Amino acid sequence: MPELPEVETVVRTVAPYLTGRRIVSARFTSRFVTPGNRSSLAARLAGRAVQRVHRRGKFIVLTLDQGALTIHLGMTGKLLVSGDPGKHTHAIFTLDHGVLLYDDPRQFGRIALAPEPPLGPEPLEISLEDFRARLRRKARIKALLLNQKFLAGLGNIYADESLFAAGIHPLASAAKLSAARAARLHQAIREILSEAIALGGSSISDYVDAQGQRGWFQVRHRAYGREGQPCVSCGTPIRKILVAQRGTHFCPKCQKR
DNA sequence: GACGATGTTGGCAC
DNA sequence: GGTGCCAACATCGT
Repeated sequence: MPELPEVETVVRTVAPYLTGRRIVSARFTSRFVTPGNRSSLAARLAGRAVQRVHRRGKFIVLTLDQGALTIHLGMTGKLLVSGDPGKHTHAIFTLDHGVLLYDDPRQFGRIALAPEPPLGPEPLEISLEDFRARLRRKARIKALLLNQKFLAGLGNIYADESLFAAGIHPLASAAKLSAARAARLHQAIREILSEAIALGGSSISDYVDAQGQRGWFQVRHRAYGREGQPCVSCGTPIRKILVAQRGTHFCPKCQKR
């Protein structure tokens, strides 16, 4: 579910509810989502004020009056500002006004009082010059796009969609991309992510924002999830292969190595 | 019921 | 340094 556009949408919908609020108490129930001592984490959060909510890559960062709470949604994490705790609710924050719930069936997400790990630049901020410099690596372009130390925020959906939009084969060598193709990819990433944010992200199965609203960018997908369906540009069936252990969708005619 | 795949990431071996 | 394989977990489709 949650790649940069989804996380950005969650941040935008949750920020008005959290900014300036105080955490009265917190409760954590998953040893996977919150490794370590859960009650001491809860104790350290009690009484803290939320000063700012922002996104860094796929991480949600709550800046507190003391420290910062970092949240990664993993594959199926949801941050919700309303509703009742359910079977997969693994964190409950009681605020001075309202509540914040963290739901995550697969429990691949993480919540910690720790800074986010070292990440590459933001894809919507990096200059073409810096982007091209970072491409000078001996790796397949799709694998590089998924690498969060290369760029922070792209995941499987937006890597495939960006490569489709740029007409670049997922197995193409990053270092060997021409200047023109690198520029096309840089632009494609910006356009795809911007449009996805404008549509509230992609809801493939169960992604929703902090207010429970689905996104709509999935109706604009041209590669991801379209195996066997005709390419919107040339009609050739979209193919699916495995790259870096991830399902990878592309048009064999429009996307050249 | 079994099996494989799913939006993520990290560790390991080579 | 890059890649393949496996791991965590729950759910869903075949």
